[in-house]
Amino acid sequence: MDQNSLPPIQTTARDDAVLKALVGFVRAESLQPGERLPTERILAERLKVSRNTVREALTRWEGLGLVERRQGSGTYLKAAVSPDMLHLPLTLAGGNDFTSLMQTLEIRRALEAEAAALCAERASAADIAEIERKLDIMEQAFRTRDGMSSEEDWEFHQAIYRVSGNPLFEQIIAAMHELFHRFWEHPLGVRDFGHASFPYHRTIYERIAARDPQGARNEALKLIATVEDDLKRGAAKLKLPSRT
Amino acid sequence: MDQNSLPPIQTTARDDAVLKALVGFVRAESLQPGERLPTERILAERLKVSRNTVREALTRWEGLGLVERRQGSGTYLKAAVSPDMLHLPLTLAGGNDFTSLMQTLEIRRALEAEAAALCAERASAADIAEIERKLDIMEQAFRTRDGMSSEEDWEFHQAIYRVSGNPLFEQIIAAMHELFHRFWEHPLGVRDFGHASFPYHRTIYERIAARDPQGARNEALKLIATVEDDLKRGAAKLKLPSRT
DNA sequence: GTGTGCAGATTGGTTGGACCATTGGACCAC
DNA sequence: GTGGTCCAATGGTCCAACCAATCTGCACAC
Repeated sequence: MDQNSLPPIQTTARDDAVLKALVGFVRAESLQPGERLPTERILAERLKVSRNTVREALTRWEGLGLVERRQGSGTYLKAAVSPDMLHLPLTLAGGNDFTSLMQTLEIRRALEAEAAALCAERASAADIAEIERKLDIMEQAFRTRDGMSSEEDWEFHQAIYRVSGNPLFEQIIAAMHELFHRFWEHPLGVRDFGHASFPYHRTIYERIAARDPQGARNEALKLIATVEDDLKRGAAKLKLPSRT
Repeated sequence: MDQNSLPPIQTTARDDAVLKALVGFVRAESLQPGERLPTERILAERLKVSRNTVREALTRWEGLGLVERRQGSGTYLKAAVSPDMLHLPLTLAGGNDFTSLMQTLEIRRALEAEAAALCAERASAADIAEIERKLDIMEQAFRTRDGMSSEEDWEFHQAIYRVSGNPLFEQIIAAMHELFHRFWEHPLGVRDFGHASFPYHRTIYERIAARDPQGARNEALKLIATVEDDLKRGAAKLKLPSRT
């Protein structure tokens, strides 16, 4: 007997209905990311549900990163929504142990290399100029402070992801970036952490400017390799816990 | 002046605190996925917050797929939780439009190549035997049914991700796999979809067995390239909508 | 003019209490 | 056993109020 022919029935789903209505609203008003949605009170009134229900629905969206709430200000759209959206709530266990960081870095290596290659394929002249601008800013910050500045460095990489034409790169790497940021707060003991990666930023840029996907891919791989080395050195120094 | 030395202060974060406490509870009690957590009322009382606050926290976890709520029964743990978990709420806009699928495929290309390379570096003799077994099953299924079978094909790839030693590969690609599955349900019009990718499964295996990371990476890139070609041909045939 | 500071309105965050709908177990009649 | 009934427990929804952060605009000092 085929038990699949009797799927569980669906009864009430108030807050799901709220989200569905909200998707309709966003589309009807062509709301763009960054714009404000109606206040919770208004939504509750219009949809004829309680404010609590609206809040539960919005909380779910907030957890998925679709929306950002600012007390006293409003609720803002953070990403495009569409009726048949696919949510991938990945939850990566791990924090400051060496193994987790290494694994995260392996993912980043894969994506960084691919993004650089795609960027080299697709960059317009304007795109290349923009990347060079970010590179200059980063290099100047490096010289001024004699050390990697995660802020400007990050801006440079983000520019590459954007030019790759695929927003997923930035989404995924940005999420992992937070993990590293958390880690860098606890200084690593390796005083010149990141120094070694510095020259590869320019070589990546040069390969992109030369429209050389394979070259860009290789330079990106080298850059991540230096970060991995730094990480290993730091781990050895600190005797960082590594998971069994 | 270094603005990084002035991180935003943390004021109230009631529901985050609830989740933190809950993580502690789960660890203290060694709760496994499937087990029941305390009721909302008990949590509210113990943590000295209102039940609504508890519910907002749980709603967020529910949205992330960490817990499941059953009215009249209780709230159940659905996945392992750890104190400093990294949430990666990817939202892929749109299901069936060409652009989204291509973007997903670009991510998969990056990860597939890296996983194959790592796999070639790290595979033990037993690992290689296991991969070959999966390959044989897949090839036999291919010959029997005269076409790619997504089930056995998927098993083969999963084996590679596992041997790579990094669970993130499987997690991320598995999530995206769902998107493709949905898509393949609507047959593409390209009758021999996936046929072209078939031979590369064996070449990937051979490079892994030869402990040749760079070779494995290249073969994986070729495999994804054939899928991309199939997708493009299908899109041209169906006049699939492509986003601007 | 400029900008500084205060007051009020707006908005999300939290609370406590109430009731509904579903679930699952205990109990009972057959 | 089998099926039905009842009941306590639990998540779902609602309401009304207040708290806290934010924004807006006006008055005032310079």
